[in-house]
Amino acid sequence: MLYSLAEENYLKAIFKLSEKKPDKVFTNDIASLLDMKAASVTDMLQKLSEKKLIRYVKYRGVSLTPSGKKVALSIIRKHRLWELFLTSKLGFSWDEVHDVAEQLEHIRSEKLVKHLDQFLGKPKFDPHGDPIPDENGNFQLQKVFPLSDAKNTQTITIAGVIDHQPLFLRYLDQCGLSLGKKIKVQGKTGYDKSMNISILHSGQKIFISHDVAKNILVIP
Amino acid sequence: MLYSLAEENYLKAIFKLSEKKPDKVFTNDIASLLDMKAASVTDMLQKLSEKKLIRYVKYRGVSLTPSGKKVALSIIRKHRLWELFLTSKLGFSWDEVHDVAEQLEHIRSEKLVKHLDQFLGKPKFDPHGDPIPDENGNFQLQKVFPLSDAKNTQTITIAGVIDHQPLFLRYLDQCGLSLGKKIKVQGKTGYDKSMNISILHSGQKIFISHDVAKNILVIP
DNA sequence: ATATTTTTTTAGGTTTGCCTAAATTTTAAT
DNA sequence: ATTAAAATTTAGGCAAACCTAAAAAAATAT
Repeated sequence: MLYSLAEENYLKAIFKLSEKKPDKVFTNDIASLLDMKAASVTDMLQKLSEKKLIRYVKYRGVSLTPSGKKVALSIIRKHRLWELFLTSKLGFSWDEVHDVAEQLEHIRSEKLVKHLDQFLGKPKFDPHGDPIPDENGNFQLQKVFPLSDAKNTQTITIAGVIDHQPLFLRYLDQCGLSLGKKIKVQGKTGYDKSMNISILHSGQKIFISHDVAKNILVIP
Repeated sequence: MLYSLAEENYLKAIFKLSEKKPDKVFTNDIASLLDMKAASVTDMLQKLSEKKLIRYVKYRGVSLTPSGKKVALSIIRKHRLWELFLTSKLGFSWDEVHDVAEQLEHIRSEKLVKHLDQFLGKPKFDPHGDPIPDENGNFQLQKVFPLSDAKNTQTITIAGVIDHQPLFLRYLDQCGLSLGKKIKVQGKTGYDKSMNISILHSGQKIFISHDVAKNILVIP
């Protein structure tokens, strides 16, 4: 079963949307994520439905079938492996990898994926802290929570981000915040929920807004 | 200037054909190389001609313009870098890399190519001994000749292949013949031009047909 | 409960890149 | 120099994946 680039992108989009709202995914959500018109999405939904990759009821949204989910996960696996390759082997920074990985994820070669996985040491997480599905589509979920929910004086480790925009990631770089950094909450403002935190290794103290804290994922 | 996958493949095909016969390239040659119908080729030639990537005169064949050549060389550069990546980093053998590289060569990212090139140590030749063009499209031609032209008792080094078919490459592997191996011509048959050669390092003696010898490139 | 708004689908159109069949041009053979 | 053969182009079609505009269905507001 080989699927077109467009089909793969739709399946990936549906998967990502159903991660947030686990119920049904709607035409407009897909259209805005893929930056296309709703009418085009309807076209494709009908096609994917015929191929049994999604369950589709007119006007009622869609969900992935097991085979649709399998395709989506294999694309996501490839995307995240390539992102890690780009950062760990080629020296890309985490804000530069997305667009290239978006292309590389569609390269068709089981052997390539297997060997790339081995070359990278069968990694479990990508440069943004997102889990990399294994060849069967299984992945580890870390028990992360947003930094904004951390208690005062709590010590935690940065484990991921919610927002993946280059602008946000570069801002974190500037602040000295990156994956794996241990930080301690030094104070939270009641009014605007902004926080003072310190980076344990460097001792650096920084101030971050609630908006930023909400987009940083941490583990205890 | 971004070109479609199809356009890139046509330009590469025209480049490859004009390497053999440096004059004009004809519609049917392109069609058979790309496994398409002549009518389809004509369509595309007209499009490429409008974009000034080729010089095209109806019924008279085509040749690449400087900008067409530049595109072709950048695709070939990427193809060969990826082939080397696959063999040297991921453990592919030289008969397995072509199809994957055929996909990877279309990934668009100057940064990726630059970093891949560096990662591989700015290599000059791919796993088949073919030269890798640099960022400006320049490449070193080795002064190779077919093994079939080697004189009796001559000692030479394997530097490339003409035929790139997996079947041929796997046959060479079986014979213990690979890039960089030094060999000595031990005898040539007058009748069918087959040869006896020995591999210097291992001392192994093997017999190869003229057909095979013609497709192995060597340097003194 | 009906009217309005929003969402989704349908209908019909476009471009890209391929195809077949027929027409044309060039090349080769007598 | 014709004629036959081969190569190429033209004309018309098709599928994929998008689009706009209009119609239909569902959700929301009064």
